[in-house]
Amino acid sequence: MQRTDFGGMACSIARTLDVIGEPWSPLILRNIYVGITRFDQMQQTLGISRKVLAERLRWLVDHEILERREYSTRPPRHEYALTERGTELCDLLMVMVRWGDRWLAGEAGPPVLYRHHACGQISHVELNCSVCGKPMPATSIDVLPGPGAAA
Amino acid sequence: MQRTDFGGMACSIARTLDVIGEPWSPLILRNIYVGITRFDQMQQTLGISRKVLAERLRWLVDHEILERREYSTRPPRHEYALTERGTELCDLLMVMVRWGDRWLAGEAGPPVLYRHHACGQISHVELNCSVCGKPMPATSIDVLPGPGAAA
DNA sequence: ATGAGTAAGTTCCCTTAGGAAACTGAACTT
DNA sequence: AAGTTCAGTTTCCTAAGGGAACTTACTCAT
Repeated sequence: MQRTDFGGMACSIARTLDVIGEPWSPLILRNIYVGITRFDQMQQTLGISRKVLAERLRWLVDHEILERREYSTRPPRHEYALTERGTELCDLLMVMVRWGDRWLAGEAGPPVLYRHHACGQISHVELNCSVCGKPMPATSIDVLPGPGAAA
Repeated sequence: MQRTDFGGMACSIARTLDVIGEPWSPLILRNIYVGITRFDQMQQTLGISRKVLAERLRWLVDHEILERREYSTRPPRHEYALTERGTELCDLLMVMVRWGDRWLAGEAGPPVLYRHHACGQISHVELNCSVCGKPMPATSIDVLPGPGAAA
């Protein structure tokens, strides 16, 4: 398919997509987040082809989203764990969940609920400004060129 | 490629990916968000193939993320605009930007900056709990089965 | 009125990526 | 010795992406 390279674009969305934009990658991340960390487990629960799963895992490890660690030497067995970068990527999953729950869950309601440790309540994420703390949807923003803008 | 259907999974992440998970879709959304709303404009700025662009636009219109509207009857000319669903999807882009700025921007710094209308400051999004308002990263959450969970 | 230009797609061909299923290797189990 | 498990790899086939040319419908300058 000779897919276009997003990584070289002067756009943080494109660069982020370059890392986790491939089909399946976010679902692999979600699986590891919920404790499904081994190859066969992931293959079975997702229904992904083993070839593609192996490719994606290698890519995510190479990009320091995941860490491949040996949990048994004899026989040699490996599992995957989130790095710091990978853990922060899970925030993106939370926002996907929120949108999917809101617009695609339908009559049945959301498939999973999220309980916040700090308050113990079932809730969801909201986007706030890092400076003033008020709501910060995409519509409340002006976009300006930054230091890393293309020439 | 006979790609696996994500839309039927009992997972809001998979369902959201079904809608905007295809390669290019988030970048198309971003373009419309920043005012690049016409076919040829998008094709040129993204470097996407015209075929794929046409497919993606049709898909996004069918899924009520975008609206195709005629801005000239003679000659017939169309542009694309965000629906309410589409506008809320842009929140996802904000979170991608945040992650990309933080982990992939490097020495040059972020390519674009975001000024929040409410406070006028350059800032970025943070995830907070909709109930208590405190920070709500993926690590501060317990996942529970919800009403729409699979049998 | 003729020819050039523009917007928004389509169509065609070629390459490459994804899916399915079988195969591999190294150890453990009975 | 045979079967099982885990973690992949290999092979074959089909479908999706890229590039470029083509189409349609109109406007504008000459």
